[in-house]
Parts: sequence; C-alpha cells; structure tokens
Amino acid sequence: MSSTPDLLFRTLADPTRRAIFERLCREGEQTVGALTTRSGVSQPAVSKHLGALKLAGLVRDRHEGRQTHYSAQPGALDPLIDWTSQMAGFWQNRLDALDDLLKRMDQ
Amino acid sequence: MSSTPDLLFRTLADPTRRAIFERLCREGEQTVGALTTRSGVSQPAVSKHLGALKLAGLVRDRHEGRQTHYSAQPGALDPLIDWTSQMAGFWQNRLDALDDLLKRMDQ
DNA sequence: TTGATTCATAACCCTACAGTTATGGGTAAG
DNA sequence: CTTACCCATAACTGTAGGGTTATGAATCAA
Repeated sequence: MSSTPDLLFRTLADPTRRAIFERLCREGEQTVGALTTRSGVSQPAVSKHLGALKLAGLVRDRHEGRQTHYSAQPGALDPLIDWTSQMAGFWQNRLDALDDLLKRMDQ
Repeated sequence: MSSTPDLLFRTLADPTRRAIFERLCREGEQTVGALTTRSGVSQPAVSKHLGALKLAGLVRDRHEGRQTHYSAQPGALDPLIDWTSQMAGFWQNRLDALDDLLKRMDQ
C-alpha cells in the first residue's frame, strides 16, 4: 500500500534541505531567489536541494517568465506517516500481547 | 515542546540501520548476533549502527552475561510524528485560508 | 541589440560516514 | 587454566553527496 519511505528519509535528512521544505510548508510558494535568501548557502546549492526535493515528490515547480516558483506538495509525507504509525503499532501489539499474558497468568 | 527531529532523520536515513530498527520493532528484543544474521553487513557494522540508534534514543540495551540485548524504545518516534503533523498542518491552514478567501469573494 | 536578471547545470573539492579487518575485554564452557 | 564465544572499539579505506565557483540558457528591460 504505502511506498517505501527510503527516499523520503534520505531527502529530509539534510538540515539545509529540510529547512527549505519547512519554509515552503510554512510560507507557501516561493521563488528560488527568495528561498536562497537566509538559506545560508549559494543559489546553485538551493537549486540542487530543490531538485532533490522534487525528485522525492516533496515539492512542485511552476515556471513563470524567468523565475521558477516552488511549493510544498501535500500528501508527500504520507509514506512517512504510514511508516511511523506502523512502527508504533508493532510495539503496541507486543505491549498488548504482554498484557494478555499477564492477565492469563493472573487467573 | 517537541525536540528537533534532526538526529532522528539522520539516524533513520541509512537503510541498513533503519532495517535493524524495524526488526527490533517487529520482532522485539534481539541480541547483536541475532541482528547480524541476515543484516548483510559484518558484526562491527551492526554494533556501530546500534550505537547510533542508541545515541538517537531509538533503542535500549540490556547486558546479560557476554551478550547484549537491544530493544526498540517506544515514544522515540514522537518528535518525528510531531514534525510531520506540523508540516501537514501548515498547508492545511493555507487551504483553509484559501477556502475562506473564495467564500468571501463569492458573496 | 545590448545588458541585466533568474535559474540550472557542469566541474570540482572535501568532508562525513558506512563499510571493512584486526584486536582486545569480558564471560561461559571444557 | 585454557579455550571458545560475544560484543565493542580502533584504525583504515572508499565513496556518496553537499558545498563551492564558473558558466550558459532563457527571459525581461532599456
């Protein structure tokens, strides 16, 4: 059902890249120039990060004249949410099993 | 409230390390030797990954004789869950704002 | 047309880190 | 006591990838 979160984890692991994605989530659509401002890195670096984010399906790009607008892609984090709840579910199941065991030992 | 998910993302970005963590979640407590089996890498590599997972608070270790048992640490993924829902919340807010705008334009 | 602006790509450097083998400390077994 | 086993650490290597500068393609302005 849910696709592998591998690419998602690798893409979001870099702090600079994750910060760019967070800004797009918080403030909405941005041009590359706007994103470069206060990103702490050069414009080519930002472009590469945006390329990686796009490859992971985390952002969309929209060309308008000579500038490119990027925006966060809703739903792209779903595999991440699925994975975390699955992991959380596993130890929950074992806690339940332990609970059952204790109950059976009790009686 | 929620701590930075930076270390969590970096730690879970590696596929081998994430696979070890998944196994601990699915199958419960495991010794290093058991985890080395079918991990595809050497025992020292597994030990290093377990060290990294422990540093990120994702696993606990329990010493018993000459072997060390590792287990997934429940709740360690909470910052990750917080971060994702926060990001999801941001674009949800903007969708709501857009919705409001459209309603006001409509009347 | 010329010049300025915006972004993407190329080419390169350098560091972080995942992997390895070698080894030692601690514990159980003979 | 000696041997075998389990794990952690040290030391080293190779590579993936994030950073840079340089440059070109495309668009807008003068």
